[in-house]
Amino acid sequence: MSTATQGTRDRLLDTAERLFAKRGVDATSLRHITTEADANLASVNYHFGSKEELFRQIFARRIGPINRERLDLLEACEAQGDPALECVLEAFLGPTLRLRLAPDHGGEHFMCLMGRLYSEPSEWKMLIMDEFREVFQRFGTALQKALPEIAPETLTWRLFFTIGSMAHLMTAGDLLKTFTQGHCDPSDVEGILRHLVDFCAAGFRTASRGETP
Amino acid sequence: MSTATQGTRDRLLDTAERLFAKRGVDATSLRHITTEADANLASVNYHFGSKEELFRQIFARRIGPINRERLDLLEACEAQGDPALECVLEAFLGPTLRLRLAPDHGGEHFMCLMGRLYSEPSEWKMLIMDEFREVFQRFGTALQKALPEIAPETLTWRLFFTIGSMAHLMTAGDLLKTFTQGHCDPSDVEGILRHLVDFCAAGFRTASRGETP
DNA sequence: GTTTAATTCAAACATACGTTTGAATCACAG
DNA sequence: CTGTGATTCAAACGTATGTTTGAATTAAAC
Repeated sequence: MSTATQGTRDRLLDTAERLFAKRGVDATSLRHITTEADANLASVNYHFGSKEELFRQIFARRIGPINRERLDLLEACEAQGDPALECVLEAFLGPTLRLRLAPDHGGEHFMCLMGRLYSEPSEWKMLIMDEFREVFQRFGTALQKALPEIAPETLTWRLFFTIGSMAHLMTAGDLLKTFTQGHCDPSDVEGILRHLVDFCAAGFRTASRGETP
Repeated sequence: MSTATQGTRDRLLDTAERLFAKRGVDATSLRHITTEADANLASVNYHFGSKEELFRQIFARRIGPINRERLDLLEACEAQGDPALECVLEAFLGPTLRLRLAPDHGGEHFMCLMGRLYSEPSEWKMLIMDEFREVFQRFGTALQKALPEIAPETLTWRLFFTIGSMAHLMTAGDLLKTFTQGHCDPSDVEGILRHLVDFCAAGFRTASRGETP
């Protein structure tokens, strides 16, 4: 594989990632991608075979490192003996929210694309759902250990709500800036992460009406 | 307008609502809708003029009553003197989550469609965003009154997280059932509502690291 | 300089889309 | 029964999609 090939291939990946995030996978055509990437229409099928495979590879190059970082941070939490709830939540939420801090690598677009995917019941979602199963399970047990008095079912619901808050932040975060006339700035990642971890940690710790008779 | 017209018109609305929710607006074709509704392809353009207008009317017939119910419940909260946080949150979250309880009226499909729309950056979202502005603002001030010690910016973020949890529940709730082998049942609306209100209320009440120096 | 493989390119492929049209059908008032 | 307006229908419209093709171009190996 020559460097020239790498050039167009990566340019296609970056451009498609950005457009998929901005307008949706179905609504983004190969012509739109190739035009914006200064490539020929046929180049997508030459380098990837199909649009679906292009989509799959966009995820493949990002999701692995993110989930690995999550699990590494979780292990770091558990290694220090006292696995504080905030530490676990930050290990789960941080790696995705911090994608925004690497705009030159297109991380922000991928973040938006990933958040959007949570609400895609189409086939696109199923293509990558398996990648999250291990992370979901590992963090579930970690949270159970940190909060032994909370019923497992309640814990699952709360992790689900946490994921929802995160996903909404990834997809609609920019909307909030215009809604509040700039008072809430979604690009202040560490500030948001504090807000989100505070909110979710309190939600996790509270006693539950849910299952107590 | 004869009853025969009403028949196809409503059948198109119901079918389109269901398919938009299941597969997305862009991915659902008029041919798919009309075939499933036992109607002619041209009937959509006859009754609605365009696909966009069909989409707009699907929302028009649902969103008004829901937001009115939200505001009515909020007024009921405030009328009883002590506007408890849980009461306000339930006024906000209940009307949408309870859509699932009226499956014969297609409410569940609309719920999924609405939740999905939060993450749609396409033009479709903008068509209906104005409908939420009043509700967003009214509940913002109500929450501020219930929690005067919380900074307005923090409050906005927490309402944003609450909306995210709700939206995720609306779109991906069914997924959780398979993920947990049925332990978490998204059709138990009142149970979920308790879980969600508990989680968010605790998140709202907690002290914030966010803005304190 | 020639050969060989990798890449680009313009053009066409078949299919699907939303929309329009004009005739056919229906419901019903006169 | 006749006539009128509302609705349905099959067919076509123009445009856009993902994909394929085969020749042109590039880049490196011999």
